[in-house]
Amino acid sequence: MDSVEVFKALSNKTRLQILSWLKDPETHFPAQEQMSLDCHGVCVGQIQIKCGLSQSTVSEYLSLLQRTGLVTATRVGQWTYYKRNEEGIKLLEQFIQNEI
Amino acid sequence: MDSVEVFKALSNKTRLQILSWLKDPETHFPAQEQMSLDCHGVCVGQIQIKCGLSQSTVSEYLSLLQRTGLVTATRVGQWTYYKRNEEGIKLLEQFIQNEI
DNA sequence: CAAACATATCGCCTTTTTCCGATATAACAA
DNA sequence: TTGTTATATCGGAAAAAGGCGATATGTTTG
Repeated sequence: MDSVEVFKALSNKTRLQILSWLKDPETHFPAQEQMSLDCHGVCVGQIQIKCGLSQSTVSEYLSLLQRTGLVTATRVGQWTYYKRNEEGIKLLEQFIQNEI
Repeated sequence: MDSVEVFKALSNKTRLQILSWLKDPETHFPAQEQMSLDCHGVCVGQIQIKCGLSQSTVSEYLSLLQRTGLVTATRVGQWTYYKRNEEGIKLLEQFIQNEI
């Protein structure tokens, strides 16, 4: 885990919100079918609508969150579904408890 | 706690190192007398030497860490001693566990 | 095949961060 | 008082991040 990069990824209100929304996707993304929610996560378009930022910005935010290990991405057809990576988030918690 | 500002403060290798060094100041700052270490923390000059950055940069880093609640500062004579603020760090841990 | 759709990437400009040297402030010492 | 030491603050140049529109890539549908 590159801790500096992880903290940079978290240094942004929108990206923090995305992570928080993905804790409870059923509540925050009702427009999407339940099945894909549970299986793979939430697709970029739904997250973009909720953020209110441009498509390119949200796509870049999500790929940053993925590079830093905070979410995982699954491509299914023309959609990319993102969900929280609880293991990566646990690594962050451990880093803060042990190294900071 | 302004979580975005806290994560920005942690998005820097040197500032992370400072926090880590202050976990065990006796080991990392042997040049300083034990008494002030335990009482108030470590003074700016000692931290600056260990960082290898300019005096102004380190002073600004420390005041950023203080503004975000991660350390506390105590002025004693011509020295300012910095030490970890365990309460602020606990707030960060709780934020990560509850909000992220 | 072409058109439509979802996402990713590129180029660009603006804003913020990084880090420095110079200078200011404050405390101490002679 | 003057000089010295420790820290803080200011101003600026370079690098990075924020965020956009345009465009490219990949997938589905007709």
